[in-house]
Amino acid sequence: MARLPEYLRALHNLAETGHETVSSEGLANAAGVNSAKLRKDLSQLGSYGTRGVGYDVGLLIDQIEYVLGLTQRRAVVLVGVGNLGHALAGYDGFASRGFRIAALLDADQELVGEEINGLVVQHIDDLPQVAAEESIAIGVIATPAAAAQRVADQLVAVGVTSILNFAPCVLSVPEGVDVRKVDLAIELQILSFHEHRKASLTALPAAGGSALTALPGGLAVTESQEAIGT
Amino acid sequence: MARLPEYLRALHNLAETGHETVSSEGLANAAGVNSAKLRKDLSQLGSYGTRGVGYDVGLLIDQIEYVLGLTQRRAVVLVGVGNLGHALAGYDGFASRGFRIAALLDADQELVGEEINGLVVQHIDDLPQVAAEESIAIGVIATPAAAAQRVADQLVAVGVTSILNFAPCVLSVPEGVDVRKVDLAIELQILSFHEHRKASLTALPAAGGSALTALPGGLAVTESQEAIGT
DNA sequence: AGGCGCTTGTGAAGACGTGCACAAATCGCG
DNA sequence: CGCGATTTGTGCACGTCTTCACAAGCGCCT
Ligand SMILES: NC(=O)c1ccc[n+]([C@@H]2O[C@H](COP(=O)([O-])OP(=O)(O)OC[C@H]3O[C@@H](n4cnc5c(N)ncnc54)[C@H](O)[C@@H]3O)[C@@H](O)[C@H]2O)c1
Ligand SMILES: NC(=O)c1ccc[n+]([C@@H]2O[C@H](COP(=O)([O-])OP(=O)(O)OC[C@H]3O[C@@H](n4cnc5c(N)ncnc54)[C@H](O)[C@@H]3O)[C@@H](O)[C@H]2O)c1
Repeated sequence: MARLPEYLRALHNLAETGHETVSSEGLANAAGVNSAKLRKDLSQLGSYGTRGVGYDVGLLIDQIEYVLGLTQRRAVVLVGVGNLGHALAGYDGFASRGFRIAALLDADQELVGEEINGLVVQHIDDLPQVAAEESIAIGVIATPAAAAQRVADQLVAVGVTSILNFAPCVLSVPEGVDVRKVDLAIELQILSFHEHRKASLTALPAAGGSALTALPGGLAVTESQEAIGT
Repeated sequence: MARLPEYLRALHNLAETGHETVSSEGLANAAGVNSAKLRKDLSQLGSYGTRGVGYDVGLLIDQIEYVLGLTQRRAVVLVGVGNLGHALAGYDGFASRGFRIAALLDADQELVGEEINGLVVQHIDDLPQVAAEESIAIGVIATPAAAAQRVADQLVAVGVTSILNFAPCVLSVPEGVDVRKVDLAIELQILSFHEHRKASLTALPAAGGSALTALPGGLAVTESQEAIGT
């Protein structure tokens, strides 16, 4: 389930603040989900909560980390050390959440050799050597969209089976390779859509305006955590 | 629908390459979705495709941009001009996709006054003045998680009703305020989960291993665009 | 030892999203 | 003018996700 990482983060917070057990309601609150949903998710893991008490925080962390495959620190290669790539390379969230940047790659010879956060940028053509030295599980693409497909092909060619793509384009990959996309513009446009919807609703509370303004109510947008109480 | 921005991007690509009309199948391919799903989405907009021909690219772009509320160029404030904030401030994807950065804000006095991409960083306490000058629709939070809730409160206080949050934490906001979250670590962990699952499957093709390894098959992860053919 | 309050785990119902398959509609061509 | 090729729009069925509600279980307090 895609919610497991969110639970994990909430659990780590709880562990740091000294909690040894959590109720499903407490954890659900911290993760911003329904408590029944959380219990159902956790029961899928075969997890052991104790009725009347709750879940053991430490045990649950271990369980979720195991299921997510975080018991081994996975190696990540970052391709494209530009504007965004720099920020990602300097991000400590990689290391603290179970990942390790194995290499920084770029096609720009000007960048090759530059050191960022203790890592030296290598040329993209060195990817095969990098992959030969250690098993790369995940590739992160932070190149312009025009180069993304080519980079993806190169990653797949050296055995990468999971790709996180920041370029605004769809990638074609063979079966068995997972791709997840993060697109800032899409997020903003979804928010803009909600803005537009809210504006229309407040402007015309009762009757509908133009044919287009009066959308057949309630277009759903998944993954939005709208209005989590105060 | 959350897929509209994806269609829009694909349509812009098509328009640039000279296409005047698209079939649902062609557009669906470019956007990485099922053609029936696309047609159903588009029919929700009350859109006019012509049977036997397809959709008019220009008209469809206008329609989707209208529905997404992109006819007006919305003002965005970016709070937290650190590692990630710098990258976002220098990103041209804002302007090219219908948004305009109205202000860069940070709490660090060292950063205040710095110019990035033609914009001068202001202090977070100047937020009320910024909001007074023009209507801010969207706030982007790129501060550490510890500060995110406070920043969100400040944004809400000046009338921001949509927030894009890059900090790894859940935000509490009043009803009517939309929050979307982008968390790099969560994306990586979902990929890691798939890696783990794939590894288990290939290692034990037939019988299940430990109780935990043999998950009750097929945990679903939404939004993943797995295996889009070659 | 027994009862009471609290919490988990889950059955069932409903909402929702997805994809197939096909009828209706439009265009181009003979 | 009519026919066939093509493509949209959608009814329908299916699977999934979500949520409520409640019985079963556990620990604590008396
Ligand atoms: N900057 C942001 O805040 C931001 C936000 C969201 C999405 N994005 C997307 O992320 C991508 C990168 O953005 P950016 O601002 O860092 O762009 P950028 O131009 O600053 O950096 C791109 C880097 O990729 C390298 N590159 C180009 N082709 C390559 C190849 N074939 N192999 C390896 N490296 C190659 C370039 O040398 C450059 O260093 C873009 O697709 C952009 O749309 C950026
Ligand atoms: N760097 C990345 O690649 C990356 C990727 C994903 C998520 N994130 C998340 O984005 C956030 C920012 O990351 P970063 O690497 O840029 O961190 P950073 O420490 O480099 O930058 C944080 C900035 O926020 C400012 N700030 C702190 N408190 C503030 C407040 N109350 N009001 C206004 N500004 C304030 C700081 O002065 C600093 O400039 C973090 O939550 C991080 O987890 C970062």
